[in-house]
Amino acid sequence: MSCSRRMRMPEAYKPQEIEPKWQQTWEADGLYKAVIDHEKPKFYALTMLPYPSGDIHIGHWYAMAPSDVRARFKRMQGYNVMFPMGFDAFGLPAENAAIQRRIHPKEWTLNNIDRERHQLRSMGAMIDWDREAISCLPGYYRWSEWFFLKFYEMGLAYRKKAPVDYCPSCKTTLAREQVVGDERICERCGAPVVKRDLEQWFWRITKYADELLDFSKIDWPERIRLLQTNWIGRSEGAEVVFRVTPEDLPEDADPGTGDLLVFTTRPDTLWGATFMVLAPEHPLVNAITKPAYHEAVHAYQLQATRQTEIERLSTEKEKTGVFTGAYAINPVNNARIPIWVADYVMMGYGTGAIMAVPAHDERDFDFAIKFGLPVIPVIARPDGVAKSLVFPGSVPEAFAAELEAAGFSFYAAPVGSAGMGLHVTLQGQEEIERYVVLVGKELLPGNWCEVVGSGWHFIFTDTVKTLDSVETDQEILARCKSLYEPVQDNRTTMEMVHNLPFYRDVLFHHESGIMIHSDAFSGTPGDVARQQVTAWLDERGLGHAAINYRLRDWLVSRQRYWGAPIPIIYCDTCGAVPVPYEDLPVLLPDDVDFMPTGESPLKYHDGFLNTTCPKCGGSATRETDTMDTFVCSSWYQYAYLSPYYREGESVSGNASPWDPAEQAYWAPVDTYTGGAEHAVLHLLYTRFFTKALRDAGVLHFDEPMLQLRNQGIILGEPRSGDCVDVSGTWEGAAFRATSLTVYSFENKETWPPPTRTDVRVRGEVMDRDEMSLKVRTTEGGGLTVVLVDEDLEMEFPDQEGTGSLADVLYHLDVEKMSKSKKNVVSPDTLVAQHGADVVRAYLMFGWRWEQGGPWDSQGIEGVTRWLSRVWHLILDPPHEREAADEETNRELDRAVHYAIKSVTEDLETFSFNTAIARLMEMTNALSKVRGATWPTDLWNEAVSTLVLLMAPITPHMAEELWARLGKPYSVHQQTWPTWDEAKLVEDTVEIPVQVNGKVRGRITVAAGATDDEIKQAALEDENVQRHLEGVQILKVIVPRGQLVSIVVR
RNA sequence: GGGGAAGUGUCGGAAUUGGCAGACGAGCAUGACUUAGGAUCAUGUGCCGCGAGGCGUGCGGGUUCAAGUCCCGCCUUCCCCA
Repeated sequence: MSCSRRMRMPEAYKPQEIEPKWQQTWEADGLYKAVIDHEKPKFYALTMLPYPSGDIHIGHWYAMAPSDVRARFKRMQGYNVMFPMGFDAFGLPAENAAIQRRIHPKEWTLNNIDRERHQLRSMGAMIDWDREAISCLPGYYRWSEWFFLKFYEMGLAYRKKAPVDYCPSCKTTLAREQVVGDERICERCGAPVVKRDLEQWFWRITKYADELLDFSKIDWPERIRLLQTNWIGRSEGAEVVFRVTPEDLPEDADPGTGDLLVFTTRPDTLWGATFMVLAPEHPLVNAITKPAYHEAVHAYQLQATRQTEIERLSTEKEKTGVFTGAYAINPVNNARIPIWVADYVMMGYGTGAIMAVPAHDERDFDFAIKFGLPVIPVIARPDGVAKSLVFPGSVPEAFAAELEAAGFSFYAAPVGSAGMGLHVTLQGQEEIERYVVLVGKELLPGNWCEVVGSGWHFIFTDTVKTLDSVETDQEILARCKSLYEPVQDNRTTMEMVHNLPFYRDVLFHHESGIMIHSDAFSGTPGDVARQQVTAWLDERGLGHAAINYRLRDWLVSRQRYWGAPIPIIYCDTCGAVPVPYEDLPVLLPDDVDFMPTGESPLKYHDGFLNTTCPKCGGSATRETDTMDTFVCSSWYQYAYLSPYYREGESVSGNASPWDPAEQAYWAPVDTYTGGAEHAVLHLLYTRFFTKALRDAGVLHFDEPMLQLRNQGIILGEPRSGDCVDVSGTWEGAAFRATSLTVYSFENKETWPPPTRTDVRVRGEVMDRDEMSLKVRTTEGGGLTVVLVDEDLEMEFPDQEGTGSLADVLYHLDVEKMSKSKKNVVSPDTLVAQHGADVVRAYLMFGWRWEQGGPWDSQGIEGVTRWLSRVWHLILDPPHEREAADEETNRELDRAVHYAIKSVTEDLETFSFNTAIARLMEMTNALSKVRGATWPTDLWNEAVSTLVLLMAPITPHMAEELWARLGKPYSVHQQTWPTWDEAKLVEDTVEIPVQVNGKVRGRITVAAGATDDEIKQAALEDENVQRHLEGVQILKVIVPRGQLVSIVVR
């Protein structure tokens, strides 16, 4: 290579130089300021605001960078885009840090925000920082308080004493949505949650339950809609009143005391309600329990409080319960039915009292069998199946032959030690009736035979009884007892037949079906049964149609300091009095002493606590509970419209909480992105908030965010553990270290081989705790526990020096990132190494965005190479020139327009990974034709198109290249390129030819070729012909000119 | 137990919605350039087979000229609810 050609070394891509430069320029120019412009359509792009925990991690980037890309894309498409950012700054971690490290929560929070704001800026996002809103500042939370007052005024906020979820570790109550999983643990800290009876503030989100079920106005992921729908848990049914029999009530009881309100989704099963069950917490339990039962009931109530909800509700669990001694009247048939207390009924669902229909509810059935309560079937089995066991010796020998001749299906098998019995399975009413007649004729004296599942007939020698009421239950049982000694101990007919395993699968069902044994309703088909019974109940004043929701009102009180104060004052004479709007904000005092217990210091802050009643002027105290932080994040999308609006001014209850002009232009949010983990928390609350504020006249639309998309989670990268080489002695099964050397997982090739001898153990560290390591000492598995004394000095040859046990890295599979596992990926490090543009592009390229997955530290190199290739492709002249031809030009054109089309469509649909893939393809296509087309107009056009398409993704590099191409600042103010369909059409196309579904050849035809021409070419193909020899062509198909399919025989 | 989502090379992942399975990238292999390579460039890379060819999208059936995609039945994983 000659010296002259080496004169100018190609300049390398150096993001570390380019990126800060442009960030400063954009900042100085206010390039991303969102200003109302009625000439342009608006686009409000929003990504979930971070909690300022101290570090922006790769998960934040994964969520925000693609959102930023899409916001930029929309901007280039001609929208006036607002992309704001703020911080969800109240919350427990700040307060815990205050307690542990003696830093004020405000200081801790604001320091973190400073740091995180800086980290976020390094992303180069188009965030309009002028609109930043921080929820813990008075200018912000004064409006959170204002909303509280508004909701109070509207009757949406109320205070009541109720059993609420309480986290003993966080020392505060929680909303039901914050209690997660089967174990009922605290969403924040993972401690098991307990129930406490406390006076708390609630917001009436249930008033909006039906409207929250309507997603017709929003484009939200199916998954979120499903989760919210399930959470709201609407069920239709009826409310029915069961009266406690008057003699079971105390003499001084007020009228109506004994009315037990029951919600049921199955009013059609009312006739089968043979007992009632109250939740142990039900307020009426104590009043109705008969003196003789008091002790047992009380003991049971105590025991129930110690169990978790999931234990109580499990269908697996052995049922427990106690009888109260009292009875109620079933309103449909005036049957006197016993009232029990059992923990499988919860106070939180429905009314805390159920009518038990053991024949058609699994839990009720188990309970009835266990406690000997009657089970009366009232809904026919939809499958019509019945079973009958003909007992040994109850019929003549010839009966089996008779059954056979009559076409019944049965088999003979031993019944215990009693001999061979006939196990008959019947299907349908006609067959059952025939069977009953047949058995009735043949039954020997002193026997009976039953048909269960359908029919429920008990055939005796003199009569046939049907199990259709509590009375017949006892009558049948008494007859059976007199005939057969072993059933003496059975308490109900159902218990008796339940003892025969043959019957088990047909005794109970929960499907809808024709009503039976239900007086005038018998015969009512299942599809209309519920409505008809409900209407009948309504007519007679026994009940009415009702809807029940699983959703509970939102508990907003928190017994902590670091939150927005609840603006309520308690006065001995006036009660709970709202702080006047004009007096807001109720300021959180700064000079507080934090209790090591976590108890709210507001309770002991005289200046905050003591005040005067706004109504009577007397001395009064403030509410010391603060609001759930989800209150602040329920309206932050509106806070960005005009942050800290009218701060310092006194405003009335009629004020607008934000600039009306800003709201009219920007709201609601057009595209919202964030994690799916908030499906029934933030995402449900913010919808409620918007609807409530609409009803308050503050907003004029129904939904806060029109489109929602969720990103997945980036998990930790699996990694090998370090290798340790330990000398020491055996202590039983464990090995005590006397000296220990650690070889880094990064230099696996230098590791010594695994060993396990009397004095030495060596291998990869698979796990670690405070005092020991688990070491893999054989290739296959074989873990050895190595005990390490606290003061043992360890050598780390790979990092020169010594360290402690905590510095030893252990084997990690794919897990969530966490500091303690040392598998956290820091965007700061990545940006320093590769540049922000590379990190942004990699996060888009490496995963399906909505799915996420484990981090891959190797893959990022591919993106680095790509950007570097783009850089040199555009800035360096080609080494070799080639002659251009028309075909090359068309190929280039096609590549450009194909890229425009697919990148546009992919960004629109959040398919970020394929958008990048198409850009890489475009880059490859450009390098292929560079020698021939550089530097023609066509080439220049192609190159600037590439820069424009990359501008949202790699904003810094695009700006730099744009400038170096001599184009006017800024690339981000340019118009998004459009494609020409005509240019996508190829001159010739390659078409595969299939013979019987297998590709046997490829033909090249002109783009516009007719189907006949394509067929012709296909049949002429050499390889295809080889496969057509000696066979008969049945047909030839050319679908859409895409391929040829030849069917032969 | 009910509901939902998913299952594709060594890995991340594509596949115009029924039309060439494996785009794009990582990794690996070979070669070139190099004092050197964890740089760069080029080529190859689903599996079996020397080959023609065969087999391949969790498993088993089905529909179709054609199935990763549609239908039926299973298995596994994750999430939500009970």
